[in-house]
Amino acid sequence: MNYYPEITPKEEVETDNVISHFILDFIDEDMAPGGQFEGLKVHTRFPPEPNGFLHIGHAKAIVIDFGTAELYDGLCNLRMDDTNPEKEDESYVKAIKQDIHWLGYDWGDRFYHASDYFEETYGYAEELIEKGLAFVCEQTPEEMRDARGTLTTPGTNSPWRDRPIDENMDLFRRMRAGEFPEGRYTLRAKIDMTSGNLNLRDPVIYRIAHKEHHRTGDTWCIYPMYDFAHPISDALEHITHSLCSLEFEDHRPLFDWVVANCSLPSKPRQIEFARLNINYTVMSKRKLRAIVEEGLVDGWDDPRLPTLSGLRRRGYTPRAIRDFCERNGVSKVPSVVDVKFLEYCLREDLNKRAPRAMSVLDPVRLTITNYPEGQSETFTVDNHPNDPKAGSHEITFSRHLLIEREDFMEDPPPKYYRLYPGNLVRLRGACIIRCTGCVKDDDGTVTEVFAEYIPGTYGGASPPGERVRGTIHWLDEETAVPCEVRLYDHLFTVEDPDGDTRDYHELLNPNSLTVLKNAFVEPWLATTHSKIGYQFMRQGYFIEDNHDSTNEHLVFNRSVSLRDSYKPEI
RNA sequence: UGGGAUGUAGCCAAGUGGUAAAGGCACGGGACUUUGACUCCCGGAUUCGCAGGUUCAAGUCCUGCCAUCCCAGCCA
Repeated sequence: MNYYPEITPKEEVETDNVISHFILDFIDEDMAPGGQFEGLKVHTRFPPEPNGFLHIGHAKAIVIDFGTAELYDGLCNLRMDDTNPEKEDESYVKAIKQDIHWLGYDWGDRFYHASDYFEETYGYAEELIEKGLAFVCEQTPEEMRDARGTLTTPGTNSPWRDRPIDENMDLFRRMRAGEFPEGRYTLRAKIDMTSGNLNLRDPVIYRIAHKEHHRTGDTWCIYPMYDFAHPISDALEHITHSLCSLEFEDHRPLFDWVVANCSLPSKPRQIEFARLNINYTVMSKRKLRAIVEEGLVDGWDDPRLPTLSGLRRRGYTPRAIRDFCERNGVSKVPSVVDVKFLEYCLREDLNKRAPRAMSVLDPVRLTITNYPEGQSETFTVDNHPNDPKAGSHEITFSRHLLIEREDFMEDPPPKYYRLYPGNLVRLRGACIIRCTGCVKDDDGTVTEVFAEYIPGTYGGASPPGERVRGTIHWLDEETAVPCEVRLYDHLFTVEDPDGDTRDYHELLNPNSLTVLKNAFVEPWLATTHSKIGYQFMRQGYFIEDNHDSTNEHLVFNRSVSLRDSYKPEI
């Protein structure tokens, strides 16, 4: 399989759950007559750092950044925030672009890099020096830390703070020229060492790094810090609204300081929102990378991971993910969304669109004793119960069938509607049968179940007088296609792995993956390869694994189970 | 002991001083059903972190307190 994710057509992911929230209110103000952006087009940007794979937390940011632009008929740029050559790599860029396209968003020809602006950014640094607003500092990292003060005590000025402008300029140019080793000098903004906001205590805006950059190569040996490069990049792209997560709230005064003191072509407004968290998983790139690199999962796209590539492999649809993000709303409350809500959004989408099929995950033989050996017939079943347009396909029936082991009990609890001796059950799409018994091996394991079909009930004809409450799925032993099925559960056993003091290795769910090697599906699936997968009736939604499934060896991942209100009465 | 934010049902989340505190998820009950699915009904906050105050009227305004989150990278 391994299909390459294409741009999802927009109408494929159209959702209409937009509700008003504070960001929209701010934008409305700004665009209204008298507002600071009156007459302009709303212009946002999504600025990932290419140092890891995108996860569903990013999806929220993407939906907000691209979605807001769409809402106002504006534009959203894609920009790689690549100001730290030490951590970033081109290989992530491709994956990031793929994931955004998959979600159904497009940046047109506006794909940029912070590194595109290194020359301009450098120029703004010289401007600050010229204005006496930046200085070259010689403090070591340790000295700088000591002089920064603490959360409750003010910092003290660097001894180099009042270096003459000419000297600053000379040193800064020589930093660029590569005359100094890493760490020897930094360029710092001259703001306020006594500020309660640590970000304003003369922050470093340029550091020396003799590192090859993935795009600019060895052109530069000094690199701007995020706080300096970001507002400049935004302004150069004429971004109106720079939407970011809450932890940058403290940085807004610095963002505004840069915008106010550099001769930039526009003045973007930064607005912060709470990032998305989901229980039973982790969302930090650092932790995800550790899990991947330690081989605890099968790569960045392991279906148990909250990465977009993992969710895609798991069978999540772009629509479900966008819907999830939109329905969660936008606020400033740090929140943890129940993973059940994510699952609900997937079922909501797949229920409408996924073709239905039958699969037996844990088979046991069912023999219809009054059906002749060697005989066989074909039934036509609808691909979707509520959507005739979805078409139909054929299944075969014969004396020996396969059913789910849990659909037979010799001695069932009350209100068990499935097979047990004497009980009537409907075989989905075929006929009604009466269970007549079973045989077991020496361990007491059921090895074969027996039943008789009730003549005249083929094709779903009305039951004969008795109420048939149970319907089970089944396969024809003759035509069933063997396959592998992978079932997934939470990656972690605790709701909040980040908040747990134990090492995360202890919190990993040992049963997060269950591989079923003895499962079967209808022959129809061997040729259909539905891109959004299938509903295996009474079980859940499954999709072919985009790494491992082949025509010779089908592999299905369970995207999400069906809701199940069956509660055994003990 | 600093600065910045946030507190409305188990989880998200509307609410921008005016009769009865949206909606969704989860959960429970019921109807329907050739998926114990879907769909459809019904159910929950005398109360909005707490305490005072202003007002004819406060979740919405004021004061104080409490709790939680973020910030001391030459990361983003």
